[in-house]
Amino acid sequence: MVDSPRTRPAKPALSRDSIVTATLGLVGELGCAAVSMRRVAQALDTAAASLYVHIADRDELMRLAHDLAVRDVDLPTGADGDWRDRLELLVTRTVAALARHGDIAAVGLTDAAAGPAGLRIIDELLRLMRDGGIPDRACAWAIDLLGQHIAAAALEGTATPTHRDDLAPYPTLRELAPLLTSGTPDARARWKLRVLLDGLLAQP
Amino acid sequence: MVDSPRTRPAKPALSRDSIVTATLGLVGELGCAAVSMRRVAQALDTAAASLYVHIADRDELMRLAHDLAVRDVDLPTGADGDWRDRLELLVTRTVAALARHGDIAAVGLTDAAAGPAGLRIIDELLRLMRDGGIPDRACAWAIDLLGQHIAAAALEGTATPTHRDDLAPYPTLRELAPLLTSGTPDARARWKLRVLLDGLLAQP
DNA sequence: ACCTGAACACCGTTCAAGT
DNA sequence: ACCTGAACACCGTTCAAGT
Repeated sequence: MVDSPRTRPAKPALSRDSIVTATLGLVGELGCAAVSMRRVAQALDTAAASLYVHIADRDELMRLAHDLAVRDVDLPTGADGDWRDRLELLVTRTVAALARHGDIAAVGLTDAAAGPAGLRIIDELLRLMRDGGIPDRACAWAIDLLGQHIAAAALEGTATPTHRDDLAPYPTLRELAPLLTSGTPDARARWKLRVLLDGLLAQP
Repeated sequence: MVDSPRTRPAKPALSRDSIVTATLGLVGELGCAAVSMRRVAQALDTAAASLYVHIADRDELMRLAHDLAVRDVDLPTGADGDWRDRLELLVTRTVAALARHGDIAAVGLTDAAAGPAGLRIIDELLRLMRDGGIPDRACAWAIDLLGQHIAAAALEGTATPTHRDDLAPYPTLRELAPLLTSGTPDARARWKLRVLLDGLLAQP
């Protein structure tokens, strides 16, 4: 049955929230590149120009959608283990939250400015590292590494499948090629996070 | 005086190379987002449609430009120290080569597929890690970490300046905020690479 | 205050037509 | 074989006009 004025509920008032929610949904379905202002407007049964009453431009909209994607991540509690268990859990949850919405994590790779939900997670990551006795400057500089790791892990599997080049001129790469994608994406992500944290703990 | 057939030298034949070189130059001047097929064509005094004789689409063109940016990176030699010195030097040189061309490194963040010049560097990074006695699987999985680090380091300073949020709700972040950008970009990049390599060496 | 249609200045890509 | 103009189907954003 097709929507009609009789079967469809009254059009909800346009709001920043409804725009951002619709955007995040479309990113999950179509990917960031395919989400245009016109398509978001269409999904909300309004005109593209109407969106600009509530948001500044497309970049801001994508940043808001990215922040929405991590808004419901629960911070680990004391029951979840020591600082490192909790940090790993928080990273895993954030990656999972982002991965649920297509390639929205790409916004975090390109665009450094985090929203309130992102800042809340960053704050907790910093707090946990400090809890672990990591020096302040190391905590601060390590945030970039954690952020990159989170974004990259969330995008695993989103990338275009690498077309097979001829690897003859690259002997080591050729030999190790099968190992590049060995294991599960999850196991690789956990291993990378362990590398980061072990490396962090090895600094003076 | 306006160019005319008399004053302007013969238009060089359009070629894949000249297209990619012009593209990389424009990325350096204007940034990736502002480089359109039409602008590249204009720089070469031709029509946008003509480019498609030599390249498949804009994505391929950006990938080719990215590869060109790292084509002249010299691989370190025996005189440059042990495997770790050489690896750090190779990473630094690659970052510098990318940073010379605006935000071309963003292509490497989003798009996994490397070209011949990128593969040559990846192959050498793998070889050096193996030289250092790192197990094959760790070398393979670590390449992602190194690649992300290289791209992110090359983009340092390219990002939009973060507008200052009110950090009151984020106590740890507020306290550590001054440290986030302390030191030089170069010192931070070197520190991050040390974290990665120390972490790598800490794996069983 | 909020929404809209129409317009502006662009895009990437294709294709028939030219040389 | 290579190049081109014109066209197609889009973009983000602005703005006068409506309610």
